Amino acid sequence: MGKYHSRMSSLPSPRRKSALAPFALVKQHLMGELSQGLWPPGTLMPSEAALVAQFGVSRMTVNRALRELQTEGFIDRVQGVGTFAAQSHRMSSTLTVRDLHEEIEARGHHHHAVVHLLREERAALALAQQLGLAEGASVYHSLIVHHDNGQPLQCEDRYVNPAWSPGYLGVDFSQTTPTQHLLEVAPWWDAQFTIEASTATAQEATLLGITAADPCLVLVRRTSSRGVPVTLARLVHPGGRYQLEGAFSR
Amino acid sequence: MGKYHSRMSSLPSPRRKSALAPFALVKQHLMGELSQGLWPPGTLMPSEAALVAQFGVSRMTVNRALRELQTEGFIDRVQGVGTFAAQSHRMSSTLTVRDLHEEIEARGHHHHAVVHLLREERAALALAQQLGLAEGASVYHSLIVHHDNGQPLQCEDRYVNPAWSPGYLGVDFSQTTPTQHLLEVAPWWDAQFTIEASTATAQEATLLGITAADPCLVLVRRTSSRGVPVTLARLVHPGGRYQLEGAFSR
DNA sequence: CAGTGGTCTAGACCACTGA
DNA sequence: CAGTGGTCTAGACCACTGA
Repeated sequence: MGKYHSRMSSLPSPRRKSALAPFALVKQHLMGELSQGLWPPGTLMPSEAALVAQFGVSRMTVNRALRELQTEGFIDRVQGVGTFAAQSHRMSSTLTVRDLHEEIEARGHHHHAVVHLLREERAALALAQQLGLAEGASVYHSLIVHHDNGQPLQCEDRYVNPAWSPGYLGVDFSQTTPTQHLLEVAPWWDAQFTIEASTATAQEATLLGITAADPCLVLVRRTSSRGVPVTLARLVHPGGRYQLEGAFSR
Repeated sequence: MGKYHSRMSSLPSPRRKSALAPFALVKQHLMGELSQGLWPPGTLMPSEAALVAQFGVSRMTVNRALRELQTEGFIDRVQGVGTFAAQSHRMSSTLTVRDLHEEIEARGHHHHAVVHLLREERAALALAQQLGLAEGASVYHSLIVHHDNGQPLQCEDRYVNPAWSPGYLGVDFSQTTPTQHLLEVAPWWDAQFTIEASTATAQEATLLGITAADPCLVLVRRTSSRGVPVTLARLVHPGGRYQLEGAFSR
């Protein structure tokens, strides 16, 4: 025990340069066992104490390995009960969602936005529910088309909870994006989104310069901050002009 | 110092039930400063030692807060140099990618798969490069349509590196899915993918029972295991029948 | 060389669970 | 009550960076 604790250790045995750190070894070992089916989904796995004994490392080290496996979705942990192999081969991937302005500029292209609508409206029931407002309450509505080197890339139809951004209607969205603006007023986002292939509405098609039959990538995203709904956005991208990219490793 | 270390502490001051843990407080504090623009992208942020002094917590606690912020993409850390505010408002989201069989069964629906093609082929140059093979090398090719309650949901066109699964051609894919099979032979995945809205090829449209003009959600995914390419898949879903869902919080 | 982050240890207190 | 995970502390050794 205690390879790091050289005061007591007779063999200092310094960690080799490229060797994995102990927490990573524990993690790798458990991943191996999980992927070999040694712990079928739902199975009770060894406790932290057991792993401490098995690997001869401290509990903090085991704990880090387990916490990371939990974050990565491989195991479920319940205080007072134990550690369980996660259900199924669920994998979560990282999908990069960047502010469109930044994304376009990062490609060395020119971004410009055309504001087609920016006004106060009364929320219909469905919308009010999504934004946690009363039916008929005031909401801000913007409709903006983003261009990449002059070509329409995204039609952004957005409703905003006025409580989060009282000044929303006064922002010049040809200079900044709603995403950027809202990130400033509402820190900490939570969002749920869906992605599907669909077609644009007649209006969207016109704004994007496509036909109503052309396939589009449609992303609908509802965003909250500290549990309070901030905004609901429908982002329509002409198919072929826009791809979402991502990666996962597991 | 040391609210937890009650041996020395005059005021035990137990953590309130619902209060955030110290590491979470540090994290929250830094997130607040970041979102308020106190640390513009690229700025050198306080060192661990400085935060230890500022918050009166141990270094491990500060370290955990910073490590999580790093994992979440808010900061970049460089050993020997320091901690920096991350560039841009990049956000990464969790996109759940489950095995289609499990996903369909989880909805209480019936899944069945029709194998339209399962054979060995010679890899053309582009494909060979993607799979790390020589041009003309042997690859396994499968074309399978997955049905949800009898309705075609996904056309799975897949190439597999034979080195990973010599028995691929012998697997009964009406009973298991390629994803499931490959997960067993190739643990630890790495994948890159793109998602776009497009149309199906003529053959895909026929297999899916749609027209070549109907919008489809097309996911192209290249998977590696321990750095070695395993498989390349093109997954075509009729628009409207399939949505990707996800969430992120930041 | 001083400063930084990466990691570990040994021990501790706590909340929670289920017998 | 014993067992489990959640978290913290104080101190340590190390690799790495840049002056």
